[in-house]
Amino acid sequence: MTRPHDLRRPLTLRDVSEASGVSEMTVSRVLRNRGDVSDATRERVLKAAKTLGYVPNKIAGALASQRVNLVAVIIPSLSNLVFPKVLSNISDELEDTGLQPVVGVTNYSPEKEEQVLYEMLSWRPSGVIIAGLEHTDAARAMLLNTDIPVVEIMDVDGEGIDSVVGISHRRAGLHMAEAIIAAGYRQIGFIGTKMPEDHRARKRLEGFKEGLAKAGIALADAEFYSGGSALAKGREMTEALLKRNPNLDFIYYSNDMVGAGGLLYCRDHGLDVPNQIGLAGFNGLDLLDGFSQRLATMDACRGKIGRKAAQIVAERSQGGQATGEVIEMEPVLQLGDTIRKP
Amino acid sequence: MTRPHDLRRPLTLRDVSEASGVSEMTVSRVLRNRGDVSDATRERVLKAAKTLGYVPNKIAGALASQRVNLVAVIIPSLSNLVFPKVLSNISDELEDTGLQPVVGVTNYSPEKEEQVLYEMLSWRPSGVIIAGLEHTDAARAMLLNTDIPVVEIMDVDGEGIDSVVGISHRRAGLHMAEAIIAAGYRQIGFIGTKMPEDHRARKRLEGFKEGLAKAGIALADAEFYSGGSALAKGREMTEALLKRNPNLDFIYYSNDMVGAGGLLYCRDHGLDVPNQIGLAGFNGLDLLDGFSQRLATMDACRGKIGRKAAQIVAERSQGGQATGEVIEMEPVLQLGDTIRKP
DNA sequence: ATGAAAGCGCTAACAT
DNA sequence: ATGTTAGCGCTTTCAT
Repeated sequence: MTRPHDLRRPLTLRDVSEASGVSEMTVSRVLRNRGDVSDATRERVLKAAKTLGYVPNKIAGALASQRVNLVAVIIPSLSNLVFPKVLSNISDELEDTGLQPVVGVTNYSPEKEEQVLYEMLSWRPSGVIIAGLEHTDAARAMLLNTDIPVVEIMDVDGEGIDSVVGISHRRAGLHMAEAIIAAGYRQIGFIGTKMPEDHRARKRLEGFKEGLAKAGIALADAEFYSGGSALAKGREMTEALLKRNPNLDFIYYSNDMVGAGGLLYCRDHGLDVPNQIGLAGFNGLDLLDGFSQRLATMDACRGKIGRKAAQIVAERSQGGQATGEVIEMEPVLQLGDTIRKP
Repeated sequence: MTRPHDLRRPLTLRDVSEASGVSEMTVSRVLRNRGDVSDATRERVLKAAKTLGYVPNKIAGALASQRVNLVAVIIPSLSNLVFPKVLSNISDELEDTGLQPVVGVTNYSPEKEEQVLYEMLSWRPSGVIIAGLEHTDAARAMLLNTDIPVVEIMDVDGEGIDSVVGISHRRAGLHMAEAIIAAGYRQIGFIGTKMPEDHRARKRLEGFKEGLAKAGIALADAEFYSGGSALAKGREMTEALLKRNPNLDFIYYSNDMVGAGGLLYCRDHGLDVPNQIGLAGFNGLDLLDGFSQRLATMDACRGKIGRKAAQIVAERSQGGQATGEVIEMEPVLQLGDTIRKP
């Protein structure tokens, strides 16, 4: 079979139009299921398009219609396990709306975020879902200047640009502190990442300290790591912390992965968790379900946040005019097996 | 300050042109660093663009120039940990080429893959990087019909469409079998996912069986799981397998995560790994570095594969005409602590 | 160094 | 139910 387009010129509507003997406009209507087209015509057009192997040019379509079915999703990282989860929920929620997520990764760099945002906005997407409330001035300006829905996700502790869906990390930290104190622990240490740009982790720690302070307690010690496998770092840092400060009876970790590393260390060294020492992380990673003891944690509502954010964008791109909603989810404390029962 | 575009009409080149008193064409040149423009003019244009908050419309630009700086990356999943790694390497490699990856996720469904591919091709990207060699007929046809570089990644066991970068999963399985036999294990079980569409896992198992067969051994038993946390499943399935078949002296897992679950089970039940029972997984996940014993595994070369695929696309989009390369990487066996030394 | 004109491949709006 | 026309906002090409 000789394909007339072996010239390697991408096919256009015109090619389909000629092959089917119908006007370009009608072909366009068929391909988009728009307007009235007779069944006979529809058949012929579809057959021609399929035979030729026509793939519509969305660039031209978007320019003509001023409509782009893309939603920009801007997140700090994909290796964090938190964000793939958010993403897949966004993706699921968008499934039947005709909208498609497009992902941009910033590596926790504000400058990279600005750049990725600029790049994505230049494709005129139908909405932006972006992690966090902290952006460069230029990024804020871009978001304020656009007329598409903007949803900032994960965090509600701060001022949003348009809509906001997330949890209060400050209160999450605070509640964890309260639970730990209620369980009777007093010598409390912290292990977290050395990431100045991870504002949510920072806010959790601030809230945590605040919770301790309410009970008249100060953080006994802290370690910050960067890079490497979180699990391995959790193990190392826990050892370091406990060697330096053998009196500790609790360690709060900035995420479940480091916490799990700590748990492994404690088990390997015969420490009685949760009686001798208690542990807690953050996120509610089901990844860790298989551990011998379930780490105390707090569900970050990642799935729900993704779904809700996608819903907001979808509704507004369908004409909904609501704007500036702030939706706060309530993270649930899971005591697991690493905090002793009061 | 009143912004004239508070009408919420997206700004165009024309607006910048008027604001700076220079023709649209010159503005365009400045914004793309193309052609000769006097420093004075450049300054004025840039200032005007910045003041207005102009964001170029890539849709129009792409239509006019027939050039799109996007690379479609189509992968089965983001929660697998394997793919985020590949992705971030692609992203890094593309960093300075002006190309941008755009991700599509198929959930291991061939139909979804076809649909995602169609969607992405309709944006006329500069290249396609797609996981695996197995596609629907329609998807194959689309890929064959396009004139942009196509790189199929992860797997080399089969026929490629254009370029292929990956490892032989069949040989990976085979080599693992050889190593296990060399270490003296004889009663060998397998635990893996029940995913008919995960062709790479299937090929590994086939190669593994082949390796056993060469030594006159058959798989003693096998379990297949689906859904849920891989770590928890590894624990459960290991228990099931060992209860049913206490004679087993080795379990081969289809990935490191289930393998780690199995390792946790064995340690919790006082089984001596690797003497009483040996374990091995697949992937070389550094995620697991913090475990007390390092699981035997085989590096899947995910990072290198991503980089090379991105290189191929980048080179060809710059005019390189090479085509149809098949690049096979060599996965390295890491004995870790869960295979006894021969 | 700068500008003018044409057109990329579609779709909105208006015929018929 | 189908066709015609006029752009969408840029870049290419050719002038100057």
